[in-house]
Amino acid sequence: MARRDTRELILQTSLRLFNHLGEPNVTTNLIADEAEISPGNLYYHFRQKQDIVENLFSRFAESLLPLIDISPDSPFDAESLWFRMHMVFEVKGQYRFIYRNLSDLENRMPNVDKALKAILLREKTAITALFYALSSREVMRARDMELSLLTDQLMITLTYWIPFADLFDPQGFKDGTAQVKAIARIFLLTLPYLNEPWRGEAEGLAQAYLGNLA
Amino acid sequence: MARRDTRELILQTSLRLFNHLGEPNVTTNLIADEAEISPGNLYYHFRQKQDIVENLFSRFAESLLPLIDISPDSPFDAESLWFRMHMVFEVKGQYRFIYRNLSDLENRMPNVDKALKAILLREKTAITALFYALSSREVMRARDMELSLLTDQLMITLTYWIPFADLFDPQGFKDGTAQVKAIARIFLLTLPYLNEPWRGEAEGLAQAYLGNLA
DNA sequence: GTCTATACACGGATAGAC
DNA sequence: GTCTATCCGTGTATAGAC
Repeated sequence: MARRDTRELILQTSLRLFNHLGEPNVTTNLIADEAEISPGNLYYHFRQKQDIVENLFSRFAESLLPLIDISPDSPFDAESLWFRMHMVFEVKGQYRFIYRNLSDLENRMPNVDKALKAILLREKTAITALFYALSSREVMRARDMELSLLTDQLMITLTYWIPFADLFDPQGFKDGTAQVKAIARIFLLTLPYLNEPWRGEAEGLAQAYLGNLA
Repeated sequence: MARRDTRELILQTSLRLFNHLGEPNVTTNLIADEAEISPGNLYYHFRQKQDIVENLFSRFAESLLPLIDISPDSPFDAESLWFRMHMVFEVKGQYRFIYRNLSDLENRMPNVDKALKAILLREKTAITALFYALSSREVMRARDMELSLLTDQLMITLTYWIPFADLFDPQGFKDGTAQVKAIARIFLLTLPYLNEPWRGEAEGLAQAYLGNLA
């Protein structure tokens, strides 16, 4: 098999196993076994297990980062925001092993820790910017304290909704229900602070998507 | 040293190390070292490391469970609820290693998994009951969908606020700021759905406590 | 590039003296 | 009850043939 193919096979197999069993519970032998290659071969492509994790993490960051930042001329309508959000959760769902063991990964791998903290910061900044834009267009109205609370609440949801949902319904990530629920949740969180007609619009959108699940 | 004392010393030392470094990163040798006893002695008191974890978990559950359930004649005023909530987060903070590695612990220890799922369920039931009581007394008003969303949001906060806060400010758990912020957060989440004068009362309470931090 | 066999390290756990 | 010494299993990683 060509060099690239085996390398890719190892990464894909690892990702699948990590998501399924949790990264700490997946040994290099298991990866090799599942990929139907020898352990020695695995170590020909990756010097150490950590390299596999870091490689997957890089891909995750690469997919996620472009989705986060909001430029001043980004579209602010509910549909567009829903779509962006959906992609965010799609990516996070694909690499959910990261969110399942956040503190632990950060403990063991300083560079992952640094990158993850940076991602969290950028997410928070993006939310703040979005709320600022929505406020200045009078789409939303909230006091500073409410905004700060709402922002943190969104951050917790963005960070921990995945392991939370995984706890009760691991299946949900395959069929995509977990993602839809997450976004509906975020939309509904902001409802109390939206003005009409946007409030009704956002609520309708969330209910439409939730309705499709039933 | 008397049997009980050493046993207790091991548990206390383990708890401290688990909270500080994360349970998977704490070896039995380290525990023995920190407790200034020999590894053999540790294994005289506990057959295996898992027993230490389970023992600490039992204590946690024992402290937490009485705080969760709301009886029909529990006091519903803001002060009482604040106090109860404070104790809940106090206990969870004391045993925060559990929440730091939730999925992992549940994976490795089926009985912990079962107990934790039961705790989560009881918490959710208690919140539902509380909201029902508040609604029937016209303290709060919300549509079913809003209530369901709010409940889940509270559950996520109850479950993951601790690791979330730990990520940014591990110090906060020693001086208690983390706990106060958590409760203020929960109070503020429910504000939009409270009627006056309770709304103002709850808001005032939250701001008073937050103010004390500055 | 891939294999088999094996070295090495570490953490959990035991044996047996005191 | 406590110690020291040591075993043993497991998982990571390497050596060397093909």
